[in-house]
Amino acid sequence: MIAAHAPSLDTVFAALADPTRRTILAMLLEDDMAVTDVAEPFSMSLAAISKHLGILAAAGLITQEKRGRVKWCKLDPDALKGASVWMQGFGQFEPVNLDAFEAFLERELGAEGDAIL
Amino acid sequence: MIAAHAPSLDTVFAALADPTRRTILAMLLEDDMAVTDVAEPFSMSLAAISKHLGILAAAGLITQEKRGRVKWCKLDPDALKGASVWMQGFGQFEPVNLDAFEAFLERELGAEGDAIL
DNA sequence: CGCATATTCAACCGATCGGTTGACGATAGC
DNA sequence: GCTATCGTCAACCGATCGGTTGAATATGCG
Repeated sequence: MIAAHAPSLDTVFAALADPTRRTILAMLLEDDMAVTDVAEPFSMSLAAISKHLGILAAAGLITQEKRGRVKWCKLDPDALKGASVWMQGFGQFEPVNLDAFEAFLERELGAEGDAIL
Repeated sequence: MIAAHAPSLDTVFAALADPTRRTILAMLLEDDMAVTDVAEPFSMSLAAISKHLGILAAAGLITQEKRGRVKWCKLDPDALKGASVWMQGFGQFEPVNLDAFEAFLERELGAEGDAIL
């Protein structure tokens, strides 16, 4: 198949549209994790999480490196740059509001295990 | 039904994940438009475009106001703020690169009528 | 009124999505 | 070598998605 080296906005936004995947990204923001550890807080099968991670990797949002029998997942925020540039063109937003993001993350991670966000 | 006053990130990102809808947003960036006019450059049915606009409106990305028999569509960039804040938390990106956005828009609008992006 | 224009609704279609389960391939450790 | 662990693959499922078509609903205009 033809490799998609530069993930399209389609793929990136579609990857971000799922709450499970956004929660995973938020988890990886704190530390790199093995697939099994990523899956632990969720009440769904390992295979499902593996698929989610595959989608995130295809979108370029994470990278996965296999060391031994453990596959480590690492956040790769560069992929968000293109999408972020696209979005910001619409609003001429004020400078980044990191406080708002912190608050958001707290809510998102605080609800781990439940399908709220 | 229960109104979704604050569109979720789910809805916003899902709305942005479709190239047709992103193109529509880019078109509305230049001017407000009637549904029929939005549909004109696309090679798909009016009903399909009407659905797309409905999805964009549900995500809060546009507002629609009916004057006479014409429904005017207007960009509402505020809805992007939440999503933008979320995304920027991951990358600590450099300040907005509007030049990059201009270039992007040119490509996107230059391909109008074809299903490229 | 009668007709054209603007837009949506409803039913349908194939494709994709998010999830499950069970079998499978690799690697680590005793 | 045997066994437990890590992770993916493949087949399947119901739900949603993006599109079509044809009929219906407004509204404007002569």
